[in-house]
Amino acid sequence: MGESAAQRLDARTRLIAAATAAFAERGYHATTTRDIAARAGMSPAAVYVHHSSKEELLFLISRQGHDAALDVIRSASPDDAEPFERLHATVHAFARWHAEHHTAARVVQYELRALSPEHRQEIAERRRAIDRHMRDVISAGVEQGVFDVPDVAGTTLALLSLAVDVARWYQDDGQRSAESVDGAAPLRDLLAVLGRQRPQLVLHDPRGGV
Amino acid sequence: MGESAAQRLDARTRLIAAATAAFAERGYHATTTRDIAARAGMSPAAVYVHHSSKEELLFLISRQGHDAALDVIRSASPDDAEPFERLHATVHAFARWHAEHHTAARVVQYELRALSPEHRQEIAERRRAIDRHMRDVISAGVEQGVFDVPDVAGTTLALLSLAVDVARWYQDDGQRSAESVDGAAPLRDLLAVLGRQRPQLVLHDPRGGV
DNA sequence: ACGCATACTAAGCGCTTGCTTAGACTGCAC
DNA sequence: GTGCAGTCTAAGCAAGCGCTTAGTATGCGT
Repeated sequence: MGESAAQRLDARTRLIAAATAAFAERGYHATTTRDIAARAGMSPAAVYVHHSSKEELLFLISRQGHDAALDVIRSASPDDAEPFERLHATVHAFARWHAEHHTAARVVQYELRALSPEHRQEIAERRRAIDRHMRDVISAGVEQGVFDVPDVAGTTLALLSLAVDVARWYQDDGQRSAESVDGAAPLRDLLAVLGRQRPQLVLHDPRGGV
Repeated sequence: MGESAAQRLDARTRLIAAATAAFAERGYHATTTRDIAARAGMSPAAVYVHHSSKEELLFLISRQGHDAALDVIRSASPDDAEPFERLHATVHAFARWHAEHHTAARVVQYELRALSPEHRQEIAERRRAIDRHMRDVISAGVEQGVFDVPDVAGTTLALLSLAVDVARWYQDDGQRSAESVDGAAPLRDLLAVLGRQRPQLVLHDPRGGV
């Protein structure tokens, strides 16, 4: 062989890293394969030695990210933990992952439309698993009488959405970097303002409801 | 003239509506000018009779959306209202706008990268105005001793981010449509779970802080 | 009736895109 | 040393892109 297996692996992952940075910065469709190749220090054709298409790069990034996020959320807290502790740990771990891996997370969460139908289906399975886990955590609390949530699916959506959006709060170059600031700190303040200080006055539906 | 001013206006707005739908569905870079023209029932060249470029369409949509959102947030509550009521009304109005105008809101909030540097600057001014308004609402509560927020800028970011993300919860075709469901309802449930039931146990920074 | 401004289209131009091809280089097996 | 498998590049292809051009249709002012 021309090079060792380690070198080949290095070229593959270097391309994935380059694609992640480019997709996060410009978006999938605004990124060219020439851009990816240049970031990895290769010629445009080299991309296709290691990957079959630009879309495959996106899929690999997306799958890797979803697997990591699912792993983080699952190992955040044991199933038999106290409901609120468990929910807290789950949301915190999920939000923290998105803060620390905000570059990859941007691609993982905001470039799903660009996936091929087949790949999108495979990613959708993992997203359903994440949703199911969060829903189970909330449902467990409801069943034990600790939470009072009329719309479990809606609350699951809102919680995941909020935690995912944390990825958009941070940049590598700016002051608000995930290394120096805890990912959940502004989240905590948000809740302090909206829920903690005047718990009886949370947002309400003016057309009825609670 | 070939047609009346009303018809000309109609063609212009029809193109903007077509572009909004296309950008929201596929994203700016994945949308072709031929796609926009087809949605407006015109030939590809007709786009350039009324607008100078595809990017100009995005700019017009973005400016219109930011102006509307700024108007909504400013007229949500009077300056001398009680701090918590005022914050509540502001966040609620902003979130509700994003729920009701979720298609335009997606373009307005998630396609900013595609703007030209000049246009991006003009939009950035409006975004700073929105940020400033929300920050003032929080600051007023802090000064009056009603809120205890260490990081006002971070909390502003988190609140706006949360309300903006509401646009991603709704679709026109699905069950969760903004017409039938109040935009803030899942938000309310989210806060009920995280802040209301156990107000002393909001997310906290494990490395110190509150 | 006629000139003219406006709305619109058919055709296509120049360019960039994702990706391929043909071939050079490298280091291991034997 | 020779063959070969694997890595990479220079060059370029077909297709699709944003946008332009040349020309037609339409209706108003005079």
